[in-house]
Amino acid sequence: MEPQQQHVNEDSSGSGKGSFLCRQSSTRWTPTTDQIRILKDLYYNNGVRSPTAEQIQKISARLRQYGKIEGKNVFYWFQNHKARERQKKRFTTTTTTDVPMQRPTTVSNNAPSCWKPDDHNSIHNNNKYPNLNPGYSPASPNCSTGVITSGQMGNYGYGSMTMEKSFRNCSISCGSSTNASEVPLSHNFGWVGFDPSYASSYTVFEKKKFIDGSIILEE
Amino acid sequence: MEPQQQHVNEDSSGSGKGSFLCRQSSTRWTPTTDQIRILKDLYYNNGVRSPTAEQIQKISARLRQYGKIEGKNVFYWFQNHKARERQKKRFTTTTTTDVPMQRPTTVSNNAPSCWKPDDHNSIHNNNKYPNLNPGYSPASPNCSTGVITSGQMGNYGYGSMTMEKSFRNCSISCGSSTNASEVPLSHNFGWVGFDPSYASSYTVFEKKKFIDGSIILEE
DNA sequence: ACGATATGAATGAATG
DNA sequence: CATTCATTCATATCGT
Repeated sequence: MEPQQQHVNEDSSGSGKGSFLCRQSSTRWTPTTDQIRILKDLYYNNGVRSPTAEQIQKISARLRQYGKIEGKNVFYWFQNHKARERQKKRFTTTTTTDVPMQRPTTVSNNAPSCWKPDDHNSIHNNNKYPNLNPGYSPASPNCSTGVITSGQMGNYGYGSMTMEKSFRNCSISCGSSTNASEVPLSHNFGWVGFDPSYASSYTVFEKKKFIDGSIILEE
Repeated sequence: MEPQQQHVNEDSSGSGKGSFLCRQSSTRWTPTTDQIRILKDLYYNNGVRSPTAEQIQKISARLRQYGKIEGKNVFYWFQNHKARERQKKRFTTTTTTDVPMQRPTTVSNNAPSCWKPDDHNSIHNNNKYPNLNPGYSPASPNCSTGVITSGQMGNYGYGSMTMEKSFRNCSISCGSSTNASEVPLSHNFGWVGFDPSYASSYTVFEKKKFIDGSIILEE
């Protein structure tokens, strides 16, 4: 995950490469380092695991300034990141029996030496990106609550240090992006407040529609 | 196909490379000949293609006595071995003396005109053979699903690498296809993939569509 | 020494 | 959420 990435990406406008064939137009999204940094920050420091449609919208909007990106990219990223983290565990730990395991609040020692020896956040706790970071909560009054939101303070021992940061820079998840003229039941369910990983009941609704950022749950 | 180098790794690059500190092990795993032998045995003689987590644990545990190895190594090994075997075979179809077209990108491409040098999402619907069955499990070539053979199956007897690939074209025309057309070529936006009804015992609610960053799940 | 090839590792994208 | 597939990157190894 780390030692790689040296793609000729970086977008940054046409890149005027001229008439070089260089059809890098791989249909696949290649995240920039900045994008990855932010995504990991959200994942580890803010506990974002399975962002809702709104969150995805916001996140992708924010990441867009660092390169081309779509909502689905964000969606898949979180999905993959989470899945692989779990898979990694599955290969190294016995899934059989036992494990009443209730939210290991601090697994620092449990770091599976297998798999990725280092991995986790290369994100530096020091806000690399200024909080007045444009594009993100530029004017939105949301986030005022400060409570709710996604804390997942439990964290898994990943970032663990700067937790307070989540409260001042949060904003994802605070719904009500514009006006209340939308969806009943916007944000909610799932990940709010608790670590979703071990939340007993996943899956939840089978019918839901995300339309342009709004959510409509039925049944 | 695989001259299989005899690299003596028991002593792990006995050459005085040593430029890196003790972390020499941090380099990628180099399977010993014994490990490879066992892995291939599992692959070809036991039909193991995509071992489950438990299997991976067992396998890696067994191989550990022949050299350092981790679960992920086993995982990747099967992943890669399977993928490469398939890939290699993909350009070998029809035997004959055809020329290995370089980077065919796709065979189908039923677009009447030459492809556009640009745009066109061309979401790889490409040769993604329908593969109704994830590798193993000798399912019937037709789409009638059902039938899942019994659990794990021991092996299918094919002890040689060249084989299988029998069910690669079972088009999805279950039930009377309304139109003669099959596999609609790419769409304009998004990559809304749809499989024609195709009743499945699996309530497929997870059909996602990402349109302009938003997500739409539909039944 | 290189260039080619084989293959370990990583990850985006899907599917079930 | 688990699994799988396709691609791509990185590097060990072999051939000339």
